[in-house]
Amino acid sequence: MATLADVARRAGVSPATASRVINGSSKPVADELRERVLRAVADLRYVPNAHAQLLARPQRSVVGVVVHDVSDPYFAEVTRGLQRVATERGRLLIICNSYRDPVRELEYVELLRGQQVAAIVLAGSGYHDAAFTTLLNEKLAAYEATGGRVAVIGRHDHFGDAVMPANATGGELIGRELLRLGHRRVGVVAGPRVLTTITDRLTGLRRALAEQGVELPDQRIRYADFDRDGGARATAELLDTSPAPTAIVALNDSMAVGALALLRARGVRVPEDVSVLGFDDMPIAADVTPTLTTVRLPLVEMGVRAMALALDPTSGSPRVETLPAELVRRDSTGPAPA
Amino acid sequence: MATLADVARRAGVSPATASRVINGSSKPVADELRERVLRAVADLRYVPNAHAQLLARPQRSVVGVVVHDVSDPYFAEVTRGLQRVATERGRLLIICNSYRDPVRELEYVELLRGQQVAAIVLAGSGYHDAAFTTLLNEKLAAYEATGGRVAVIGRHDHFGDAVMPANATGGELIGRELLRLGHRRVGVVAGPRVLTTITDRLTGLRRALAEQGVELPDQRIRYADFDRDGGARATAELLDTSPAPTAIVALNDSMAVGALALLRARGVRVPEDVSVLGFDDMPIAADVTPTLTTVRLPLVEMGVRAMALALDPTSGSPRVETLPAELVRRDSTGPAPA
DNA sequence: CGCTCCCAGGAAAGCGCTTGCCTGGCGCGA
DNA sequence: TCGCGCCAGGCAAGCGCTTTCCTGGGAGCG
Repeated sequence: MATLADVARRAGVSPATASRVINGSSKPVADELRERVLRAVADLRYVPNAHAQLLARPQRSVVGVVVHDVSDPYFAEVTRGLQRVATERGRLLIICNSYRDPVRELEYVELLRGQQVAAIVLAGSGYHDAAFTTLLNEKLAAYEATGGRVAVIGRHDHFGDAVMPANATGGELIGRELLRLGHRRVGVVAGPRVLTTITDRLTGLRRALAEQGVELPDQRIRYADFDRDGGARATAELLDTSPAPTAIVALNDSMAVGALALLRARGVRVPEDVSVLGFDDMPIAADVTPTLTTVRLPLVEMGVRAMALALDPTSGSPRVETLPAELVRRDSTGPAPA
Repeated sequence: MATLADVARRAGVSPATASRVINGSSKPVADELRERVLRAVADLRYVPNAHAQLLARPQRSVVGVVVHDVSDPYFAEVTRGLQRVATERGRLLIICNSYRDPVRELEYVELLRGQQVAAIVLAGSGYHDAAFTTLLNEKLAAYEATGGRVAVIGRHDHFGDAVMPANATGGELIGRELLRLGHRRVGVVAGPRVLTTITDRLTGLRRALAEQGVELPDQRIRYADFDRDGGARATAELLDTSPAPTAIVALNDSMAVGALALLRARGVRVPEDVSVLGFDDMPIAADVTPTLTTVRLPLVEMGVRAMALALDPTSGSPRVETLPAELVRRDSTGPAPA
């Protein structure tokens, strides 16, 4: 690897001059020397060692993002928003997947801290685990104490800046819609029990139903993996309870798609026999059959806001932005069968 | 930010000793000192400055990935494969989105080079642009000259290690299937013209059709954005040609989904009136209605192989692995209408 | 009791870069 | 002609860490 010294030698100047030319320093340099340095850079295919640069001039221009799983459409959308803002502001993004493993999440935070990133964005639900939360908060606090910025998306973990989707409200929207359609036996396909997002959505749903005296007994809630297959499996279990629910609420769209697939396989008509609702309004929701009634979350916008929070110098106390949820009615829901 | 020196001071030892304790160096250190250092680390919440470490002991443990767009399911799957292997081997992954912009791609390669990453993986089609290709190759060559490893997925750009999906073969599979079903008027929803992947798939398709004397005139090929909406738009155009095609081949599944949506909106029955085929076999392909006939590419496997290539010390000449394509018959295709 | 050997721990160099400070040479004015 | 000021360019320190090399002291042996 060519170093600055190599360039300087080849151009017949001092490293200081070479550095100034390369960085476009304000200090003037004679055209001829500049020319020579530039040529040397090109000849040697010199690329500055970012580590050395960052050591000498600690300026943080990289932003780290820790995500549950970018392959998940939910995070794909959020990440798109994060990227957009980061790019606009000339920041490089480092994306890390924790795969919903709190330990790995912690490790990544540590790692990003070591990389001296300008900001850390944590995207994705928090966990019901006090010990973990404490640990995470300590690490984040230590990082912020050194001037790093932290923003979280969709988790209560952290006391600092946050962007929160209205999960509970979304749950309520679903509950009201269900009541409006006359459903009183509701089955829930929930995601992993440990995620706070699940609890929030469930709480909202339960609250809305309770207003009309409809209960949500435990055996009608099935916890499953947050993906298509998990949704299918949980739905199968719900169908086998008796009396079977007339509506199935999946707490994200991937699981809802799984539910739809299973119902089709079993010859159950949607929405005539059973209504199905999702959550998130992922792009696929409009392309499955029947199209999926769901709660829209402004995913890209969440990413945009979070990155803005992370990049803008903090103006005052922790800022929490709550983004609205909105019911999107499509063809997978209908009146409860008589 | 606490530094090693701070830790050493607090523990009453030299930085050298502190460093040895922290890195678990083989050099023995008295238990008491070790103890003191560890406590100081904890008290100070010390995290080593990765840049300084990397400067002092240039060891490359990070792998950089430049991808067209992680939000695209195709790349989401590939990335999953990359991640898996990287994680197994204890490597951190830095994911960068070029958003199909060759210039940004170049910038990211440069940037990763500066970050002294152990390897760079380029995922995604190359471009029909000789100048760009030359530039890219130069940069990659310079990087490899310094001991970096490069692997590419699905592009002919580079002369080094590569994982190639059988794009042309996939095109042929589609062509043969079409002929088998009696289609002779075939419309193609192609992606961006500049991508080599598109050309490859098209070439295979054309070759297969030509074997039975079926032509693919230019006006039956529509270039569009590589996403759902692009697919819908291109399909609309194809429908308006006359005579309209009896089969529509979308060169990726996202566009195929768009095609399906548009056909439904126009009241065209699939597959009775028009057959639709996709490419890639993304997860959604089995969940749309009708389920999508497509060509399966082993996306995750491609990521796995590429990361293996990138991480394993090169054994001999450039290794190119071609992964097979496979036709997946589903409900969106049927015999050509009479 | 004195010597050597060995080992724990510290001093210091150096990784590649930036930048404050200094120097030497030039141009200008008196 | 001499002296001053100014500015381009170089010197060197220092960013935080690792690691080689060295030192001093204790243990073991004669």
